[in-house]
Amino acid sequence: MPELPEVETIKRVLEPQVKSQKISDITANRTDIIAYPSAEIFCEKIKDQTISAMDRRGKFLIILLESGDKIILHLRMTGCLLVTMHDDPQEKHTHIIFHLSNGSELRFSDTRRFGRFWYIQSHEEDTYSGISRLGLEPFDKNLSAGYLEKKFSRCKKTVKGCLLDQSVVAGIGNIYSDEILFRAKVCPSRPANSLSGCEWERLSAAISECMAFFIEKNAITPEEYLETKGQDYRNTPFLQVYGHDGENCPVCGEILCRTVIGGRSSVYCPGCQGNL
DNA sequence: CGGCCCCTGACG
DNA sequence: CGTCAGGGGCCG
Repeated sequence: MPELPEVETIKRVLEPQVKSQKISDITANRTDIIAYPSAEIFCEKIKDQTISAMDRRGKFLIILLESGDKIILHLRMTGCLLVTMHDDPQEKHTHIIFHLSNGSELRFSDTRRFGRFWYIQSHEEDTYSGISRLGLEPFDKNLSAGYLEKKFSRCKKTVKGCLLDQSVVAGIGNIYSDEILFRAKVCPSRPANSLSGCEWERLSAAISECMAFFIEKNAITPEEYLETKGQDYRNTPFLQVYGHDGENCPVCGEILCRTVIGGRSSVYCPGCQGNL
């Protein structure tokens, strides 16, 4: 379920816990989670490597190794990463365990098993994970109304569909696309080619403002993160529209509507966001 | 674009 | 039982 703000939280919490740790061994309970290369090579190559840093790109997490090699993962809907002590009880659906040199464990659990791992060597080009096809980060200074307009102004798909296109802006998912559209006062079902320059301007601003706001609201201590198994999304109470269909709009008081766009549940305010 | 696929679990 | 879930890829 995580989108960019949640993945950023995970990166911030876990990086200090794994940095400088050596991966002394790996347990792969399910090998289908490892997308590239084979599970055998994945385990063999990573064993005895030391973690130098953790990074995020869009909704991907990247574990950087001192050799320059990288472990890349995507949590998809239900993936969860925790650093635990060796004898802490294991989460159900724990698929991969990285045993670290200080006795702790970096554990990946994933109920629905949509999450994936990739291992890319320092000299190797990553054509596997999809990171190379990602667009701008929401905080990239090149993300502007002009950039969005150039990408989408002749595009017939819905503006919500545009925000979910990872190859243009990386990291926006179903919930924050609704929040961004609400903040920008644009109806999610509008065809992209019908938006005015002013509306692209509002969207461009809303993308970085929303992401910054929800990253901040999602902050959690490492202790609380572990206690709540990474499942406590603290920014949920700050959502303005998603999950609030049938309630009054916090700005104009009209009843928020739910609809389905591109197969995804979408909530918007017919008052603030028009109904075109 | 819509539809279907990958999976499990929660909820009505 | 059916529907839905904050992921993405593929296919027509």
